[in-house]
Amino acid sequence: MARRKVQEKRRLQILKALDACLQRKSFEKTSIKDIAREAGVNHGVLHYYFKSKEEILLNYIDYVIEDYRAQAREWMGGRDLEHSTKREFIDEVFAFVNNRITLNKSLSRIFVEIWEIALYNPAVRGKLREAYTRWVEDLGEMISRHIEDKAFARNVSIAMVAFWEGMALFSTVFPPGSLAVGDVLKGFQQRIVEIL
Amino acid sequence: MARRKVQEKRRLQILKALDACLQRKSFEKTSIKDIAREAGVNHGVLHYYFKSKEEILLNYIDYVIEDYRAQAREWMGGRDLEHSTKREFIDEVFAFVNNRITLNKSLSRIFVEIWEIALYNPAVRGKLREAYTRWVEDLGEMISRHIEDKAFARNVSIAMVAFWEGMALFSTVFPPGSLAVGDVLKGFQQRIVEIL
Amino acid sequence: MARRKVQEKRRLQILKALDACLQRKSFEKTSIKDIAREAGVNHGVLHYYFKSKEEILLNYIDYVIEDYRAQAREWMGGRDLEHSTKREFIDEVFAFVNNRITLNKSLSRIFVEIWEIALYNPAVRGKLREAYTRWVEDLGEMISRHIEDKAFARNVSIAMVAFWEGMALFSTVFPPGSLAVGDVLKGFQQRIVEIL
Amino acid sequence: MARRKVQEKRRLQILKALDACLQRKSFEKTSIKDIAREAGVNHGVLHYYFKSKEEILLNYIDYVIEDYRAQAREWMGGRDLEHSTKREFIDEVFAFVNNRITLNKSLSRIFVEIWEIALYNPAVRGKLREAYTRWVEDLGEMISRHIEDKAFARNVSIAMVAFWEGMALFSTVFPPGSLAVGDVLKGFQQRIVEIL
DNA sequence: CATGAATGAGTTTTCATTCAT
DNA sequence: GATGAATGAAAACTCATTCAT
Repeated sequence: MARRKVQEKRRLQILKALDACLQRKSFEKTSIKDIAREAGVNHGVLHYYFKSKEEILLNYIDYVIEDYRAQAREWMGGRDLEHSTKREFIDEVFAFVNNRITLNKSLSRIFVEIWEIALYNPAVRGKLREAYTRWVEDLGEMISRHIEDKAFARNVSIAMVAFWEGMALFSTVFPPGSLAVGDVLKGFQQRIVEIL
Repeated sequence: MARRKVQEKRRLQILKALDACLQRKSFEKTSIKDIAREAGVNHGVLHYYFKSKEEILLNYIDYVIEDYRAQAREWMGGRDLEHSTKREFIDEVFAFVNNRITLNKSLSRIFVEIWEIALYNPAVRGKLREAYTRWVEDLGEMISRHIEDKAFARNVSIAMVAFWEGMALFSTVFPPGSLAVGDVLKGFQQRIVEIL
Repeated sequence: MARRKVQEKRRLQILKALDACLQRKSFEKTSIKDIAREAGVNHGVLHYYFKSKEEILLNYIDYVIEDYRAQAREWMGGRDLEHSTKREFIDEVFAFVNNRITLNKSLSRIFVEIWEIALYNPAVRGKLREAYTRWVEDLGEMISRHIEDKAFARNVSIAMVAFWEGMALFSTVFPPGSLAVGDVLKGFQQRIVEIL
Repeated sequence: MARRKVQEKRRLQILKALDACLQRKSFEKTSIKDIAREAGVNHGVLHYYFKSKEEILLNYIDYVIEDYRAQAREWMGGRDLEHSTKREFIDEVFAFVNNRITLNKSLSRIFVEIWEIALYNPAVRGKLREAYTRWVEDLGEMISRHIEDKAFARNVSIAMVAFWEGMALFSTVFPPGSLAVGDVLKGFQQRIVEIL
């Protein structure tokens, strides 16, 4: 039991170290020793807990996705979505996505990194596909409460996620303030209100 | 004179070889020798024509961007945008972007790759920034012909490009047909018609 | 503890391997793999113990200089310089320098190599400057015991070292016996006796 | 005839370019293209005039040695050594050697470079041996005019050259002024006056 | 004679991974 | 479990040399 806990703690420590490393270098250029140094452990340990560098990455991706899903659950847990008006609901969703995801530059960077890896790595691609599918589904479900047409709700979800990811992308390339990101996001939000 | 031609031909040959390589491996994992093999030349040649691997990449990015801008110019040259109705104009723009860019899976892959490199490479980031700025501006200008509010036109342009890029991203992760991409694109187009 | 010992042993093993290599090839033409082969270790080891080829060289130079200074200390430790006559003292100094330094062909070769590297490498130049400064100072101090004029003692030291180094140089270029090196050295020694 | 002249001119141009290059980089690190660039010619030309990089070096060494011998001849041609007193003669010799050789830092650098190459290259070593032999002989001959003992004259010559070369060496390693080079040289000259 | 494109051997360096202690 | 020494494959890059034009 205690063993288990130590193991889990160590693994998390390593995954968080990778997270920090990815803010500086690509996964490819990040060495096992870089991660070990960041985690403050001996590099041999990484091979004890994970059988290869790719294994670390795969676990890291699960960790990142699970982490932001937990944030979403937590955020939703604190609201009474059942009794909110359509307008209140949309405002809440946008507030969360804008602040925690689209405008979270460091998260955006990590996702760009993961997308790129997914291009050539089927396992990573699978994880990404699943994460986006769930995101679209969850969002679709929420939207469905305020709309009749289920297929339309799904399509709107897809469009919303695509737009948000596109904006997130811009945030990694343009310096803050150089694009009227806030206005565009607000305009988009307004449009979604009208549509739903 | 002939020398000049050989130079240009070889350089293009190398850039096209990199293009082919990037459909299989990341730039980081693509070695100079891989590119040389693909181009059917000795690896030393690559160092003769470009002073470093990064130099090849930078030239490649210019080549890719210039290539699709040329396609856009060519496409526009064939239409009479001046006398088209707003509806016709929108249809044309979408037809081009959807087919040549957003749904061009191999182009999308390359851009995901470039985005990732841009995360850590300022020169690449600069090129990307410029390319997207020009795209947004060109689109904004076209939209401005059918709309009063210039700032709004610009914001719509940004949103459109963000959405398209988000959809392009999905196309690299989801197998064709698994997301109702066509429907979503059509719905988005419809919405833009209403807005403008 | 044992670890520490292995580290030091390996480092020394590598420096001695470089020493052997330099009897055959210039430092520039000696590859990391050559040194590894000579040391009987994998070439990766050299990068484990030293961060670059230059680092190996710098450590090697320290090692060589320290080595012959240790020899000088050892040699001096065995004599009673305090109670020797001027003549005895000069004879002892010359006996040491002639045999261990000036006529030590393999040491002379190494120093020619180091001089050349110093031409273009400031770090090496600094080490050389320090070594010669200390040699001149140590010698000057010894001479000072038998002479009044301190500035003169220093100048004589400089001249002596210059002469010895010039002779050492000849020993690397001329086959033994082709120059009356012994006689010249003896004549010089005689002259120094007269001067002091 | 004209052909011959153009050829000679080109060869000299290349050798002078190498001379310039050697003030910046070692021969080993100087590439054929570096020399060509410095000479302002195409690098292919170097292989037309010299069959290899080593061939350039060998010719360069001849050129350098011949050049300073010519200077010596020219300098001697301008004096009436026959009718000078011993003192005048010594002053003249020292004036020439000190200024043109020992304290000529760029010449000293080149000689250090050549010594080092001679360590591993028998052809270069042979050239150097010959040059020093001739220098010692010429000097010995001049000294012989003022001294009886021929063997002694030769030994003094060797010692003088060794000392000068040692001082030249110091000039490449110590910044000008940090060693009392002038004083030492003057003291040495004084001593030689006394000896002869 | 001159040019510059092409070759290929060789260099330093990095790094995931293994394994004895 | 933890450590760090060792391995060896592979990378980018350099460069003397060759040779067709």
